[in-house]
Amino acid sequence: MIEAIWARLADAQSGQRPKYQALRAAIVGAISGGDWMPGERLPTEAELAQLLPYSLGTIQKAYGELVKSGLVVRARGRGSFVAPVDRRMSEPWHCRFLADDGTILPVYPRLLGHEVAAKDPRWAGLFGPQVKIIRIDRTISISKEFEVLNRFFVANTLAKSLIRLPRAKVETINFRVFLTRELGLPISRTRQTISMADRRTWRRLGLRSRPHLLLEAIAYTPDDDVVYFQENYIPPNPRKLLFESELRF
Amino acid sequence: MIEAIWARLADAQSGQRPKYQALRAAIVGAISGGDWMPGERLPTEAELAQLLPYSLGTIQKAYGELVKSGLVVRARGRGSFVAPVDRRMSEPWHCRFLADDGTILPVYPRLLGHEVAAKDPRWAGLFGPQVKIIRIDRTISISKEFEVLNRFFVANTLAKSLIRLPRAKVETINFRVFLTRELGLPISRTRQTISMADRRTWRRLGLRSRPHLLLEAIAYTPDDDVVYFQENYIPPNPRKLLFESELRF
DNA sequence: AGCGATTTGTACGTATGTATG
DNA sequence: CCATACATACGTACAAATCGC
Repeated sequence: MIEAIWARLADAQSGQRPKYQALRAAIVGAISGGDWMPGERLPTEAELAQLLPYSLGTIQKAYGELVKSGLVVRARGRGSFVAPVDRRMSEPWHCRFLADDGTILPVYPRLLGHEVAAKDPRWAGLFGPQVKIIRIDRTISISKEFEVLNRFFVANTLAKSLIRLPRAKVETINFRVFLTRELGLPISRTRQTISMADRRTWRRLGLRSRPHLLLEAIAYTPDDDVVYFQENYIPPNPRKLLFESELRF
Repeated sequence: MIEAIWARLADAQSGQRPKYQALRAAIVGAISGGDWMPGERLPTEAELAQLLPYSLGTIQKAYGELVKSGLVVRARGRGSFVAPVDRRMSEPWHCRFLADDGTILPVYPRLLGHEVAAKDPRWAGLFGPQVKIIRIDRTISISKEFEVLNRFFVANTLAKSLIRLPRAKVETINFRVFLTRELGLPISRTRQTISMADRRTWRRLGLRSRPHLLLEAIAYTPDDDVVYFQENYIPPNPRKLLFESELRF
């Protein structure tokens, strides 16, 4: 239970920051790392205060922030729990379409391949200078109704661990979850834009039906480094594309 | 200086809630009521702790929340200040378009009018049965480049306080901010969808240019009650529509 | 239904660190 | 170097909700 914290805490505390922030980071790590699963009960304040060299107030502050960010839910007399998934924010699909009844349509990804991304002035701005960028292409069939073309751009170093995976896995994997869970790369913020893909682009990409929407997404670490960039070309379709955002009070 | 708080505080405290929340509400009131202007210096922690029957910790907690919500900025050794307007939180426009340089394009809203919304089976599901829904129509010119038609649906009771405002204010106001700040209606979650507006709809609404996008947004309280629902009809345009998810850490 | 143990929520008071002026 | 003021941290106390007996 509590062991999951120790190593992460030492790690988090090393970088000279307030105790409550280190503790918060350690708990986030334990949750996103899978040590503590959704619904699972977390240590009580008193437990932590006893087992860690932190006071009650410090622990409360850490827990308090986790509650506000939605990762933890607490109740008097019951305890603190990892928030169940459906109470959490945008589970990581950038591209979620709704059925008529409001449920999320199933997606069927298919891997097309990967290659070194063409030079683009945008890369320097996003990833920094002289970072080699790999592009991974997939098509994602939305409930077999229509297909979204997904182009995923990521630094060479990260791409390697993705590409090494067995094909079946690369096909279906959610990159964002993989990067968080496996590589310990937390993503704290995403920025998404929607626009009309311009004519030349969808011709160049060989897209069939006419005016495609372009959904771009950039994922950032807490330090505002870019983890990945992706483009989704969405053909005309009758479905609703979902975005959720959770705010501060 | 401090007088601005007193009356508001008594008011806020009446409703039996924690002191730190009452204090926060009172400060928000003083700011949005114009008593304390952007950039102005706020009382120090020690001052408040002396003048009010609150302890330092309580005051710190209230200030802390205001900082997180972006309404107040603080600096060691200097003091606490009402956040200058441009430093304030990503003002929660649902409809924000980006210029080529990544800045947000200015919006110019114009009020069209309001009326009782037509019956719609959706209302019962959203707002509950037998709630009278008012529709407020506005057009929002995006940087004078194109116009978005905004239809804002809200319960009769809330609509009243909106409609009572002077016209100039209703035109430019951000409803979401107003509901939060003035009516103390916290919005903790929004759900947005994008789809292609169907042909019949944009004909019915008298929209000129062809295939409009429909951006729908639902805002929820922390208890998952619906505060408002809105539709935005977006004509074809070359701009990027921005979504940000400010997440966990 | 009552009672006590547990656990979070709020509040207080104090102490020390650190950036500003 | 000193006073100011925010930032972090500790320890304590009590209220309020929950759960098991």
